[in-house]
Amino acid sequence: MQPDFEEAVREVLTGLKPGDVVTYGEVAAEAGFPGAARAVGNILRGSDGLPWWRVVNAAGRLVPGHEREQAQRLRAEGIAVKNGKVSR
DNA sequence: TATCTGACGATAG
DNA sequence: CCTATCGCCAGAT
Repeated sequence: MQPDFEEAVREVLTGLKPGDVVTYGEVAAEAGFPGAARAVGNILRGSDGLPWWRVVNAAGRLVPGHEREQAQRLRAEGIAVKNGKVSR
């Protein structure tokens, strides 16, 4: 059966644990769709119930428009956020 | 099938 | 650090 992109991505995200941060590219690769980082962003944008705050871009930059919310959530999980970016 | 969009990525200036 | 441009992908129109 063919892999469903959205479903695979959802699995990866739901499998994340508190304190874990991944990039869109990592999620796409883990889901089995390397290079589909953009598509991953589209999913998070339209889907809900997923730990979107644990996903950042390759530069560690937070999600545009949700920096405040995301930074607060990440900090609550023990993740260091500096100037809108995640220290890794 | 063609075209556009976008919570991306990398590179260039 | 910033914007601009190109390449990539899945979904929508």
